[in-house]
Amino acid sequence: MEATCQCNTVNMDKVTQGKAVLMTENVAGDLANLYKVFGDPTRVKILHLLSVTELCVCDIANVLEMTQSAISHQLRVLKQAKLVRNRKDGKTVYYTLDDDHVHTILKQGLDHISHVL
Amino acid sequence: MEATCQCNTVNMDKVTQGKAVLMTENVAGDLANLYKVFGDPTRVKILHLLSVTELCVCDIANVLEMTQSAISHQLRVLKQAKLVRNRKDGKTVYYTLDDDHVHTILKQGLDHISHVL
DNA sequence: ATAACATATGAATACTTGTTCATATGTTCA
DNA sequence: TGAACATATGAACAAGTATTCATATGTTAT
Repeated sequence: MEATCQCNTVNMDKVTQGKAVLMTENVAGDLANLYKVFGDPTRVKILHLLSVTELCVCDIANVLEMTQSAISHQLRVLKQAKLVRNRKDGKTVYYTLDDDHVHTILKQGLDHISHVL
Repeated sequence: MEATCQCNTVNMDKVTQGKAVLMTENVAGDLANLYKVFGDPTRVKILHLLSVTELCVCDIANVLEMTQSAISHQLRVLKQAKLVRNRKDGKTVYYTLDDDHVHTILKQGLDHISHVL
């Protein structure tokens, strides 16, 4: 976590400029944690499904053919990241996207991977 | 990786609709892998730095106060994801962002975390 | 060619994380 | 109240990953 490299190529102007621009540890950490939430196939699928329609835990489990427990764990992660929201109707809990950024981030991601192929 | 949940709440219409919309394993995997690349503080910092100016490996190491090796490993990941590009000038290798999606994804991410605070 | 240097890479380790299994919480209806 | 059900949660294990250390590759100048 320390020890600067010892090259002579270092352009001190660029380095000081870079240090000025550099994200704080907190911002970089928060941002990385946000993207990390997108960084799992199951969660990406869930987010994409929820971008189409509201669904309950059980529905999602059936669509993805995964256990209720696995889905519930993932929904908790998504909720902590404020990417999804839920409403309770009796026993069942319905989930929706919480945020417009989700649409944009998903769209840009899809654009990127299709552009790269 | 199997076993559907056995609720009765299942709305068959929504489930079949969901299955129709569901991403393929490949797309979800590629997309998740892309976001995973953004899901590390070091890489986020590097991407953000490169969104300001072109930098060589050594410069980046100095700005982040990390070893040349660590940075080089991360740059390889970024390059494989087609997020950065490099040009060689003698011994030194300069890196730049490869793609406009990077800007947008970073911006949306920043918007999201600042909106959430 | 050789020395000096900038970057890349491989193996190893410590750490994180997604799923499963078992069980807890909370809600509805009889 | 109690049974049935939908969801949530905790512990544990397997699989993936970021950094370090040592070293390899490739470039420049003498």
